[in-house]
Amino acid sequence: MQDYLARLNPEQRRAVETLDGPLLVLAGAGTGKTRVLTARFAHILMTGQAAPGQVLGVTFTNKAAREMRERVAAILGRPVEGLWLGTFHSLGARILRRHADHVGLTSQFTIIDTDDQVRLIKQLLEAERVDTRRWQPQILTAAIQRWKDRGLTPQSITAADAADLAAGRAQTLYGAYQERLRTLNAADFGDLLLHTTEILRARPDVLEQYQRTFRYILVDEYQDTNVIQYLWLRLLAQRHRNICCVGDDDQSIYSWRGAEVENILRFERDFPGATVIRLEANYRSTPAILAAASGLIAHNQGRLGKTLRAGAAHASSEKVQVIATWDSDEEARVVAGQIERLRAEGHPLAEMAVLVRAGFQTRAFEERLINIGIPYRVVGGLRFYERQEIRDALAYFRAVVQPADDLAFERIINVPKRGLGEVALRALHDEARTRAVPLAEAAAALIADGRLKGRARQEAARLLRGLAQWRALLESEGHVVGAAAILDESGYVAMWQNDKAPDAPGRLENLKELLRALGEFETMTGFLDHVALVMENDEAGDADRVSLMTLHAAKGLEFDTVFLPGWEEGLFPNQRALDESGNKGLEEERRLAYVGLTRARRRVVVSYSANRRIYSSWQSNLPSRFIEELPAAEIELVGSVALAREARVGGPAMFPAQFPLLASRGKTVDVWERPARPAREKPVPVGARVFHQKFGYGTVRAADDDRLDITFDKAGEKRVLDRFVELVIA
DNA sequence: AGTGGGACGCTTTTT
DNA sequence: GCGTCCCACT
Repeated sequence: MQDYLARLNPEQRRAVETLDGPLLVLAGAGTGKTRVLTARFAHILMTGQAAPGQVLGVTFTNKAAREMRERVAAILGRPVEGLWLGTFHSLGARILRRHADHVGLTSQFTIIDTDDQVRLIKQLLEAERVDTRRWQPQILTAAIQRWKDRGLTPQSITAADAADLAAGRAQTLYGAYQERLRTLNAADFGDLLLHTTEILRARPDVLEQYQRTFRYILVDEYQDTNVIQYLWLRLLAQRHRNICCVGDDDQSIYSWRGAEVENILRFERDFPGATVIRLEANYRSTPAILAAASGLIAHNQGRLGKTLRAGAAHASSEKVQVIATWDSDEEARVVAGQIERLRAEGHPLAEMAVLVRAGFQTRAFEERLINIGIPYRVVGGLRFYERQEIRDALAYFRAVVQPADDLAFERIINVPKRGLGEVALRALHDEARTRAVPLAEAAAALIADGRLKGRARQEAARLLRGLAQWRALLESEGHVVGAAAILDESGYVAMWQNDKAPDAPGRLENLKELLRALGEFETMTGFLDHVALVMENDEAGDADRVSLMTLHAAKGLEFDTVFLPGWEEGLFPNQRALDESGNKGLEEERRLAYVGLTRARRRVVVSYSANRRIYSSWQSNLPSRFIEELPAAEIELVGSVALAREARVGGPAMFPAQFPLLASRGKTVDVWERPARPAREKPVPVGARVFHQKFGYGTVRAADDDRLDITFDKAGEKRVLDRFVELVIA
C-alpha cells in the first residue's frame, strides 16, 4: 500500500513524486531504477492523477514490460487492466492497427522479421539486376533499418545516405521495398514506429486523441532510444508534457542500432523547464566494484556525470581480480575452476555469470563446463521462434490468415516437397508481377489456364484448396484446432515424422509447444503479433545453472559473481568498433565494460589471455587498455599481469612476440587450482557401463585415478571425471 | 529436383 | 570451425 514510498530514499522519492512536467531521472547502475519507475506508475494510479488507460509506459523489451506490470500490480495489490504498457514496437503496432488504412495497410497487416526483410530485399536486388554477391542484401537491409531508426522515408534520405549502397540504387530500392511491403500488407519493425509517426503528423485529429489520452508518459532505458522513438514520444508528450524518462548515459551500448545517447544528453533542451534527478546511491555492488567501475568510466568524455556511491553497508569487499592466462583454453579452465570452487563453497550457480564481448567466446566455456560437469545455460542463443520448424509453421498460419502474404506462401509452397521447385516458382513470380497480384492468386490463374502442368498443377491446386479450407476451419473451429489441422493436413508434421535426423523428434516437440502457446491467445492474429514482437526463449529458468551470455544481453541483470573474460585489445575493445567509430566506438566499448562490472554484487573476475583461438587460427593479444584503466587500489593482479602492466605502461606499442606473458606459461596460482573434492567411494571398474548427463551411455575403457576414458555410444571418446557418471546396473 | 563440395566470411542484435 | 550460399552434378 502506501509503504511503497517509505521504502524509497530521498532522491528516489522525489523522482516518484515529481509528477508534473518533464522529468529526467539519471539512474546509475543498481540505484533502484525499476523500483522508481514502478513506484511512480503506482503512485500516479493510487493518487488518482490518471486512470490506467491514461498512462503510457514504454520499455525496450517485453521482459521489462512484463516485470513492470507485475511489480505495479504487486504494489497496488491487484492486477491492473487497461494500461498502455509495452515495448515501443508493441505499442506502435497497437496504434498502427487502428489506423493502418492511412498508410495503405489493413488492420490485419503482418509484422515481418529481419529474416523476411532480407529475403525481400534480395528479391528486389535481383529484380533490379544488382549483383547480390557484391551488394549484399543484408547490408542494404541494415541501411534501411538505420534510416527507419532515424525517421527517414525513401523520399527524405539524401543522395549521400544512399551512395555506396546497392550499386547506387539504394534510394529506388528503399522505395520499392516500402511499396512491396504495402502490397504484401506487411510492416517491418521500423514501420511500426515510422508509420505511426507519419499518421500522428498527418492527422491532427488522431494526434490530439492520443495526446489527450496519455496524461502521463514513462520511458525506461531512455539512453537507448533512437530518433524515431524520440520523435514518437515527443509528439505524444507535447500536450501534457508529463513525460518521465529514466536512463543512464553510461549504459548506452546500442548506438550501432541507431540509439542516440544525444537524446538523453539534450533532454533539458528539448523539454524546457525539465527537472533532472540523479540516483547515485548504489544498492547492488561492493565499494571495490563501484570504485573500479567508476574509475573506468571516468575515462569517457561527454558524460552527464554521476558518481556511484555505496548505498548500503558491506561486510566485506573483495578486490576485483584480474587474471592473466596463456591461452583461451587456459582461461576457460581457470574460470570454470573458480566456478567449481565457489560452488563447492556453497554458492549457487545461478548467482554466477560469464559475460563475454562476442558470442563465439561462449563456446570455450561451454566445452570446459561440460567437461567438468557444471550445468550452464547460454542466454540469447537461437531463439524459439527462429527455429526452422517454428518459422515454417508460422508461415503456414500466415499464408492461411493473409492470402497476400507472399513471403509466407513462398516459404511453404514446397515444404514439404511437392514438386513445386524453382521453375514453378519463377512462373508464379512472373505471373504475379505482370498482373500485380499475390503469388497465391497467380497460382490459381496458372492452374486455371493450364500453364502449370502435370504434378506441379495437381499439387499447387491441392495446396490452394488446402489454404482455403484451413481458412474456413480457423473461422469455424477456432485457431487452435485450425492450426493443428493445418500442420497435420499439409503434411508438415508427417515430414518431420519421416525424418530420420536425430533432431526431428525435438522439432515435433517444438511444434507441440507452439500449439500450446497458441492456445493462450484469443486469436491467430494476436498470436502472430506476439511471436513477431516477443522474441524470447521460454526455457525453464529455475534450475541452478551458470549463465553464459554477451555483455549486451546482460544489461539489466545482476549476479553475485561475474566473470569477464577476454579483456584483450582487438576483442575488447573490439577492433571493428574502433575502426568504424573511432573514439565514439571506444567510449561505447568502455560503457560495455562498465555495464559488465556493475552487474556484479560481490565479486568480479576479469581475465585475458595472451593467445586466443579465433575460428581456426591462433592470435596473440595485448591486454585490454581497460585493465590499465581500472584503479590500481581496487584490483588484485593474479599471475604475471603486474609484469605485463609495467611493460605496457613503460613502452609504446608492443609486438606479441615481446610479450612478457609468454613467460607465464605453466605457472599456476592457487586461486585457480581445482578444489579438493571427495573422491568417489568406489572406483568405477574398466569395462563398466555408465551414464553421463551430457554424453549419454558409454563403456569405460580406462581409468586414471578419478579420470575415466569412456567410449560413449553417441558422443564418442571422452575423458570425464568419475563423479559425473553413474554406474549402470545391467 | 535434390545433394554435395568448395569458397567465403564471420561483433554486439531489446523488437 | 562452422554455417551459408552457390553451382555443378546426378
